[in-house]
Formats: sequence, structure tokens, C-alpha cells
Amino acid sequence: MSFNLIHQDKNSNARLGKLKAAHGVIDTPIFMPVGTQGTVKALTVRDLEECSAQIILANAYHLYLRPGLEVIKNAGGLHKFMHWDKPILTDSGGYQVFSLAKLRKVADRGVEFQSHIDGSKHTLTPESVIETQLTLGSDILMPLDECVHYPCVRDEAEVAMRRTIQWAKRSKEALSQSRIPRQNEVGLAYPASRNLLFGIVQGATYPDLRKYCAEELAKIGFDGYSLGGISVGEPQDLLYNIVQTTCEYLPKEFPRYLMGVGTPEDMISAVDCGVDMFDCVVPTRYGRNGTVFTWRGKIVVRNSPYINDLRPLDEECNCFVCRDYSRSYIRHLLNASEILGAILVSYHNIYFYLSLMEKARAAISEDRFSDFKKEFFAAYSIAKTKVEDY
RNA sequence: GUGGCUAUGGUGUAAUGGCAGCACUGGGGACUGUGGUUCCCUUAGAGCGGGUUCAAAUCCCGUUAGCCACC
Repeated sequence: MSFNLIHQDKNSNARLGKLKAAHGVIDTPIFMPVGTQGTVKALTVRDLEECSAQIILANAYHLYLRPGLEVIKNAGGLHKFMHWDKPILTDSGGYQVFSLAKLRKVADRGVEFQSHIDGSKHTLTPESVIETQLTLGSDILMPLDECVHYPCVRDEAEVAMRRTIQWAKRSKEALSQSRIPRQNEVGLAYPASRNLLFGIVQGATYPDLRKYCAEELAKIGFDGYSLGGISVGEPQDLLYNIVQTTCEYLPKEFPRYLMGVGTPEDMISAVDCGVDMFDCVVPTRYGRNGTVFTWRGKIVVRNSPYINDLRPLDEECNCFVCRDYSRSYIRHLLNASEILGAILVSYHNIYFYLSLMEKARAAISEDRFSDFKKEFFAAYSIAKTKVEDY
């Protein structure tokens, strides 16, 4: 068993766990910084290690298109290529198929689409996507799935959900039959660990579809279960409802991964429902665009109130950015489109996200997650209401 | 001193005599399994004084300033 449930919070559904992957053990709940193209934008691997990142996400679709699998194979796999020796979770490209809707054709066999880079035609199948991820040397693989837009009529959601289950089955089969060498090279933290494969629960906003999908996937048997098709435009409370009900249908002894989510509030709420893993572009993308996450809420440091503000981004943060630089200076960098601005805010935001998860884990281990959540939300709303003071 | 040219948001520039537009800057917003140095919204303008005309950034006169040429 690759996942150990270490502790269940007594007053909520939050849980503490350890997930054993080929390149290391991951403490959950965890946030995984997004490194789509084999890099967490604006950050070096050294930065990520300083921030205590335990696992990052990469995207098989993007890397398959550019630089191409041969280049990465030649480099000895994605870990060596990007000089990251901790676990990597790869997304299949299922989401890109969804977000690049204009360029695609979906059928039971797989997805046909045109490259967003050069327009060339490609076909993704559940099998090819597994092969790609094995070639990359991924620790945790995601199967090809079909994500639908919000709102989505029931029939359409059901078709996509059934296809996702079929594809999940084929993915598991493909993984077990693949001839690509597994994670058994010398020097790995857990050489015996195989590549982990998660199932993805679809079903849009329909609780019965989510339930059916979760149960069918559990029957097939995966190393973890993802909640997909969430945060695609639905209102906040609906998002929490789906997460909560879906978690109830998932087996407790496996990790749960809420894909693509989210804001600090989203994550804390989802941990409360029993979610263990997250990934999201928000800390890095917002960072590049000048929004900073602090323990008192988010601030847009690019804006004029901070022009002469010599305080750190977050007075309660211990990261090197907050030690060495002022809001005034960082605002200037962002305003002048200097690269360092994006770097510093991205670093701080990733540090913040990982600290948030670390605090959540500490709280769960002491059965005080509910209090932690309350305190977090109380403090986090300050920037919104008292901008002039913060 | 004489002649010529020019004058439009903070900056740089458009517009047959017919709703003064664009870019940058300034001010805000957006961003959720990354097509993002991105995207959206927005403040702000005719050197000054007259005249012609239904109507003037546009035509005419004067004036001021800048530039160019000549003396």
C-alpha cells in the first residue's frame, strides 16, 4: 500500500497521511506547485526546495509537444532533465483537451486535436498517454479523462463520465502491460515502488453521477482518486458541495486529489472535507500578475497604495523575499515589468501555499483543524475589509 | 531682423470642414489538472485671442512658443 493514513482529525474530515512514491514520501495534505513545461514558472529547483516543496506537477501533453519525448528520454527522464529528484505527478493532458476545445474531436477511442503550438494533428488515447508518462518517468500518473464545462446538461455529463471510467480501465491495463522500464533504477528513495496511477472522478455537478463514478473507479482499483472537472466556472458553494459529497463516496484508505484547486480558502475548505492533495496555477500566475497571498488575505501589491510601503509583502512570513524586500520595491519591479518582480512574488506565494499546508497538517495532528480553519478565515479576511491598514 | 514649418490627454501620434481615435504612462479589475511579461475596464486632450461656417483639431487673421533656413 503506497498510502498510510496516519491520523484522522476528531472534529472534521481532515486527515494526515504519507504517500510513498518512487522519488520520496509526501506528507499530506499537500500542495503541488505546477510546473507544466518542466519548470515551475519563475522558480528554480533550489527555490522549490527552500520552500519545502515535496512534489511538483508536470504536464505530459505540453512536454510531449515540446520539447518532445525523445529529448527527455535522451536526458534520462524528466527528473534528470529538470534536475528535480523528488516526486513528480504528471497530468495526462485531459484538461488541455477540455480547455483547447476548438481544436479537438473526442471519441471512445481517444482524442484528436491540433497542437496549440504549430497546428500539427495528434491523437491521444488512454494507452498513449500512459506510455508518455512512463517515458517521462513520472511518479504519479493521471489517466486520460473527459472534462466538461459548467454548466453541463446531465446527458452530456453522463457520457463524459462513462467514457472517463472506460478510459480509466484501459489506462490501468496499459500501465500493467507496458514494456517501458519502471521506476527501478538505483538511487531512488523507494526503488520498489511502482508508478502510481490515480482514477479521476467526473460527473459534473450531479451527485449521483459523482457517486456512480467514484464507486466504479474504486471497483477497478487505483492508488488514489482525483476529483476532476471542478473549478471550471461553477459558483463557490457548489464547488464545496461537490467536493464534500464526492469525498463521501471515495474509499478512505486512499489519497484524494482535488485537481486544479485552488485559492487558500478553497484548499482549507477541501481539507476539511477530507482532500489530501492539490495543485493550482494560482500562486504562480497570480504572482506574475502582482497579487500576493498573505496571512491577512491577498493584496495586489502592483497597486498604488503600496508605492511607498516599506513593509514586507507579508509581515508574518519568514521567506527570504519577506526578509529582504519591501512592497515598495516589488511594486516598482512589477510595474516596470522586471523579471525579478514575478520571481519574488511567485516565490513568496509558493512559500505561503506550502506553509499553509504545513500548518494544516500540524493542526490535524493535534485534532484542532476546525479551530485552525476558523482562525485562518478570520485573519485571512482582514486585507479585504481594512485595505488602508494592510 | 526676415522667411518658412510646427503646435491634439502626462508622453508619442491619428482623423475629406461632420461623434477627437490609437499606443504607452497613470488608476482599477480578472486569473483555479498554465496557450498568460496575459486579458479586461478606466481617468485624462485641441497653446492663447478673434473670425468664416448650420458645423472648425481642420479654413482665415492676430499672438505666443519651438524648430529650420537666410541676413
